[in-house]
Amino acid sequence: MNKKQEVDDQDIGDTGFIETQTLPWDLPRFRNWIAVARVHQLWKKVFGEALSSLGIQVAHYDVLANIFHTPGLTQQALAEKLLVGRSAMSMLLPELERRELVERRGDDTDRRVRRLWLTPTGEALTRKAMAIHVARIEAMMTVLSDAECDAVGEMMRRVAKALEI
Amino acid sequence: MNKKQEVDDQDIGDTGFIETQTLPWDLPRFRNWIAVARVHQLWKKVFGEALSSLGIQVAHYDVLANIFHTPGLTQQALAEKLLVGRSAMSMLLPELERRELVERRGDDTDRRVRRLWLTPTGEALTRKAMAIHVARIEAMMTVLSDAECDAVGEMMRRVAKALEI
DNA sequence: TGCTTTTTGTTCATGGATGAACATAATAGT
DNA sequence: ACTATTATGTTCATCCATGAACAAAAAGCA
Repeated sequence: MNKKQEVDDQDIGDTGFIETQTLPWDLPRFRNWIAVARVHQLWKKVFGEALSSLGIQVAHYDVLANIFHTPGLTQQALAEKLLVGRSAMSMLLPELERRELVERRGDDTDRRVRRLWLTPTGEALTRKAMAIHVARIEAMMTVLSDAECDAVGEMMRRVAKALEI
Repeated sequence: MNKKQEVDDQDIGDTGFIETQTLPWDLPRFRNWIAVARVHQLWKKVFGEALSSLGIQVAHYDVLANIFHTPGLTQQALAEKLLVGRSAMSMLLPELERRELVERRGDDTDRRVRRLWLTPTGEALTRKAMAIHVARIEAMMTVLSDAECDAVGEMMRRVAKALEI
């Protein structure tokens, strides 16, 4: 049964016209998901511009905030949290180390791993960035009531769980 | 400023609202937004892998699907839809043209613009990709009821509107 | 008309992310 | 103890996207 009943079968009328009623854009779940994707894309732009006042980029911030949240985590763990490859950390961290925002120290018992810590400078910068982050998110989400916001979060966590399988 | 106390400078004192540990991760709106961002990031990975069976990438698909949706649109209009710069289109489209998925034709009345059309091959590929797209989205969103899904979409459109200002 | 400004698309240097190949260290299997 | 497998991090070639500088065409304006 290779022949799934798909949109394209229904789309092509005998007239050759493109009938719009069953196109993806008219399926509710499709349209709703597009809205999610669009908000996230817009957010990345807005947040990136907001962060530029601190001289860092979103990728840097993600690293700093995660080290703040979990000091001493390994590069591997950080990469997993950020859903990127290990090599991305190998490329980013030397720069943050050079700017003396992050310190890498080898683990005593496992000499493969390098554990990550914020320097005082890095922590101060991270606090400022997090303040911007929180303020922007609060501003963006004011169009939702507390209950609505919680509902979105709960549903998205459910979807994420389904995706991770 | 060296204090390890985490709340002082980022916590807002103007409301007189004193929370003992108001780290970003504890603010509901922050956590809920993180869930949105995470789902989108996961989705991009999953969808990218699904599309690889067709030999195209998400960026290619976005272009193809938008030309499918709005045949004859200009590169500028396409870039705006995708929230990317015009140069991105100048880099991507020659490749799609070389693979004979997309055709660029100059506009008769305005010789600056190049309007975009799908070739028959491109349209066939786009239909297949859209089928994958729809199927994956439907699968992902099955953990939400129709009403929940609509609610998410409505709220995200509201947030997007707030962001675009 | 003639000049300036705006619009559309391209080029190029740059930066971030990728994944494969690699090196080193820890762990498992025998 | 010895080998094989797994885990962690780095390097490198490559790809995608960016933004500034550019060229060409259109539109505005005197």
